[in-house]
Amino acid sequence: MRLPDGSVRQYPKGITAAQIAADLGDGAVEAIVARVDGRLVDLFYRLENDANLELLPATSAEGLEVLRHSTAHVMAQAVKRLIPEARLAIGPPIENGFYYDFDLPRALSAEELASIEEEMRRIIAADYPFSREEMDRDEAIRFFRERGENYKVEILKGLDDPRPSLYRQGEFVDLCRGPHIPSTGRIKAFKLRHVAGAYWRGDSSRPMLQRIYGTAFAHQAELDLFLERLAEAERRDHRRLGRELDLFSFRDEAPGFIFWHPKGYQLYRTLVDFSRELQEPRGYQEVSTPWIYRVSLWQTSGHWDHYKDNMFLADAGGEAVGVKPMNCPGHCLLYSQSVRSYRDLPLKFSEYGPLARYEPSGTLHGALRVRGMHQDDAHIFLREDQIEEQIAEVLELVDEVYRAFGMEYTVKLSTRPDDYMGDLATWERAEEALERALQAAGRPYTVNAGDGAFYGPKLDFDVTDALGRKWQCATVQLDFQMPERFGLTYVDRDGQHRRPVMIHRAIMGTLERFIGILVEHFAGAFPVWLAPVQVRVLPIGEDHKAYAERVRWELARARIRAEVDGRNEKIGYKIREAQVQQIPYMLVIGGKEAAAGTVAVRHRRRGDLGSVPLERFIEDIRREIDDRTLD
RNA sequence: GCUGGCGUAGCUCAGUCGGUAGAGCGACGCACUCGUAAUGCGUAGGUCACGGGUUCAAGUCCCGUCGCCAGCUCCA
Repeated sequence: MRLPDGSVRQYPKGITAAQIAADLGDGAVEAIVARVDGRLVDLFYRLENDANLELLPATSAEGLEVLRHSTAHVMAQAVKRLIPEARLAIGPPIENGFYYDFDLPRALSAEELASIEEEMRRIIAADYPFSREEMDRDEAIRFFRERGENYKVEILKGLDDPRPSLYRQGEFVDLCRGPHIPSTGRIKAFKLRHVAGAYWRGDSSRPMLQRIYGTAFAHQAELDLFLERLAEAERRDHRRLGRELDLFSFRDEAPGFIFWHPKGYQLYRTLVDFSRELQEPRGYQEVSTPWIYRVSLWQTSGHWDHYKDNMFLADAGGEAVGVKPMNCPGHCLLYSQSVRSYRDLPLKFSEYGPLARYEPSGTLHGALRVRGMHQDDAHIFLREDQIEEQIAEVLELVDEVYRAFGMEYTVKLSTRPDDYMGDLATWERAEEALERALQAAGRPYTVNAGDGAFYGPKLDFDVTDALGRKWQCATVQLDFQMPERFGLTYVDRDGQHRRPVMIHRAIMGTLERFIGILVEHFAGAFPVWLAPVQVRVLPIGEDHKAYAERVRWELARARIRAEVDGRNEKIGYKIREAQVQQIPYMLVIGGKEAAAGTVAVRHRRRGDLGSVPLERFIEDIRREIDDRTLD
């Protein structure tokens, strides 16, 4: 046997991986699964030939997946004990845990999870070994049909494998490819999380099953850490912080739309200003186009065929109209308003106006999934030979934006799908141009072959927030189709009319969603440049209000967002409120400050920083804002 | 859209077996004039999501609608 450290050991033929693990001792006894020549197998697997052998503990990525898969089986066993009529569907490991789908005679309540967990603990204490057996497919079908497991029968019928495997632990048996842990006692830390509906095979026309989600870890400490992270995510929930920080609200009267309160809208405007500040030097021209069009426009653009179900439609005096879900058709009309020369390209139209998408009711989620939205949207009309340079510029823009928020991101290149439109040579040139731009920018990226839109290849950007969660925000899509549909042309150097290419791009993406992400990313403690209120001036007593008001005036004149808390409250109370609202700077104003023309600075995290002259404070915070310092 | 759960004051939540609504925080008012995370006292605030039904009587039971939540499906 060749081990991962390169050493080679001799063992008799037919020895099991578990026996080798015992022989090796030390860390190897922790192993719960083995990898033989790259294939994962059970520890009781018999080694008949020379092989590369790896013994994997529950802390390894593969081991953890196996542990969770086995925990799913144990959960299914517990459910079968408590509800014998339960029919099993599937139970795979997933990111952060596992689930198992059941067809049950009644709805499961959240409280029942506790009794299922209790039964699981009994199964774990009994330490049943997992065993594997193989059957002919027909025999397996008979076996499961007798048990009334019709979902398993359906799975088997769709299986190519002539001898599928079954795994048993105790009285429980399940169709499964495996591998599994040696015995149920190896499960040290697990938790059932929630019940939800899920369609059999993800098909909304098939029966709805009940899915129980759970998770398992190698050790209790890791499970605790995971649960703590979930609790932290809940504390940061933008719906809760949005209300507590008075940023925005939702009303039943307009599901999927946001009411921006003054502070939330300040944040929104800061983002749009930031976007303009970056885009104007790069030649973007901001425009505003209609938000309602006759359906004929949507027929021209192709949205009618592909997107009608997601549009807000209305009858306007007997004529069908639709609210725009995207800006591209409007920008195409705008483009076609004039004769364009090759010298005009690239032509960049940006727009921050309203968009409406009729998202299904069940998919709405706070600010993260809305029906009424705004994007930092732009369309670049360009010649094919400009693709590389323009993509490079957009990549730079994306980088500058996300750096400002301290967010890491990864890039995915999605290439030509099977149902592509247009000619192959153009696609290939465009994909190469995208790759060259990515390589020139030194951006690592992954390729999602065949995942592009039917009208062109695209780049998707996944940003990672402070909790390690990934969000897709920016998107850059090349489009050969829309210019075609709108008959767009430019007059080339030789006087010929040629077809421009179009780039759809958004950097922050949907601003509503992006603000939701930012709220959670910063846990409401926005960096100074973003904070809706950057400074709160806190006069200690009635006598200091006049000076406090003057301080606010000087701050406002320096374009610093400040407010005075002139309420008749103790200073400790005012500080507490400002802290809770995550206001970056508090200026405590008393007799000393008023007399000396200074301010006593308190930072929300660094605490009391002592007194400085007002001009000095303004200078310092101004620099912090202009540099977009992250604290 | 589908399955399940939920909907009581601005927020968090009590409300028993069906007998006509409660707390804390917040808000507001008054007093206190205060130096770095909660001063005291008082007051107001509810069509119990909406519509219908059962009942002598409905926040409570039943049906429908809307919205929210967790998933699923969808996501140009």
